[in-house]
Amino acid sequence: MPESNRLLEPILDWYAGNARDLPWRAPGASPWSILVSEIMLQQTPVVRVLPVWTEWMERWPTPASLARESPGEAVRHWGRLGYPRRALNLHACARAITERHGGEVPTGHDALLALPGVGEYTAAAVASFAFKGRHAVLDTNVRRVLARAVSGQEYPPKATTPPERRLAASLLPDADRAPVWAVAVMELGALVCTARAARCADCPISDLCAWRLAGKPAHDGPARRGQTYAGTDRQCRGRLLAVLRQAHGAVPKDALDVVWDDAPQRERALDGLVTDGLAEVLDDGTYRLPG
DNA sequence: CAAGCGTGGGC
DNA sequence: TGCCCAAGCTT
Repeated sequence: MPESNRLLEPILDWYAGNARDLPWRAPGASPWSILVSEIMLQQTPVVRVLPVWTEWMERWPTPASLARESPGEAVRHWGRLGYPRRALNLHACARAITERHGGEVPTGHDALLALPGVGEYTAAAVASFAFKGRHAVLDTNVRRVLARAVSGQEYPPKATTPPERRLAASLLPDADRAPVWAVAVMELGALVCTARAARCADCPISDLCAWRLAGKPAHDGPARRGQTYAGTDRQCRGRLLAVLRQAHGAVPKDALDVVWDDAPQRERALDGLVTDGLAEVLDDGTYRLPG
C-alpha cells in the first residue's frame, strides 16, 4: 500500500470553495466540448480560449458538424489562439471520431491517445474529466505543485520524467475522487501555486509544502527558456496565415509578399504552411486556407 | 530528444 | 522593456 496522500483533503476542500466557473466544467458539458477545450488550452491561457471555445461550440456542437467542414474553416475560426495546427488536429479528430467511433468521443485512454494532437496529458485529461476515469493528469500546473509540495523544488524538470509519473500515480485517490483530485491540483497550480509570485498565503497545503518549508530556495541551474519571437519563422508564418484567415477565398501572392520583407524567409515560411496543411497553392498561383 | 510551433499579457 | 509564461504535441 502506498502512503496515504496527505495533500488530498486540503486540496479537495480548497477546490470546493475556489474553483473557477468554467463552461467546460459544467455538469452538462459534452465529451466533445471537453476535448475541444483541452486542445485549445494547450499552451494557451483560459481567458483567450473562452470566447473561441464558445463560438466553436455554437457552430460545431458535435464532431459530425465539424467533420462536415473543410479544414480551412477550422483554421479560420481558430482566430488568433496560436499554434493553428491545433485547429487542423481538432478537425482531424472530428473526422476520426465520426469515421472510427460512430460519432462519439472514445472513452478509453488509448483510443484518445490515438487521436491527432492528443498526447499523454490530453488523453488523461479527457478520460478523467469527461469520462471520470482514474488517471494521473500531469500538466505543467500539476508538475509544478508536486515539484514544490513534495520534492521541494521551485520548478519541475523541463520534460516529464518517470519519477514524476510515479509520484503522480502514487498520489491518485480512489476512483470516486480521482477526477476531482486531478482538476483540483491543476486549479491550485493555476490560481495559487503559480510559476512566478506563488501565493503561499492562500495555499491550503502551505504547512505541508517541502519547498516553502525549505525557505523557498530559488531554482538552481540554467535559465529555463530562451525563445525570442521577433524575426522568426514563427512570426512570419503567423503574419502569412493571418492574411489567409481574413480573406475569404484565394489570395494573390502579392498580398502575402507585403507582410514580410525578407523574401527567402517568407518563401520558406509559406512552403512550411503548405507542407503543414495550413495553406494551399492553387493552379493560378494564388493561396488559400485548405479546402 | 531537443527543437519547432503562435500569440498576447504580466511584471 | 524585454523576458517569461500559458491545461503540449510532433518529429
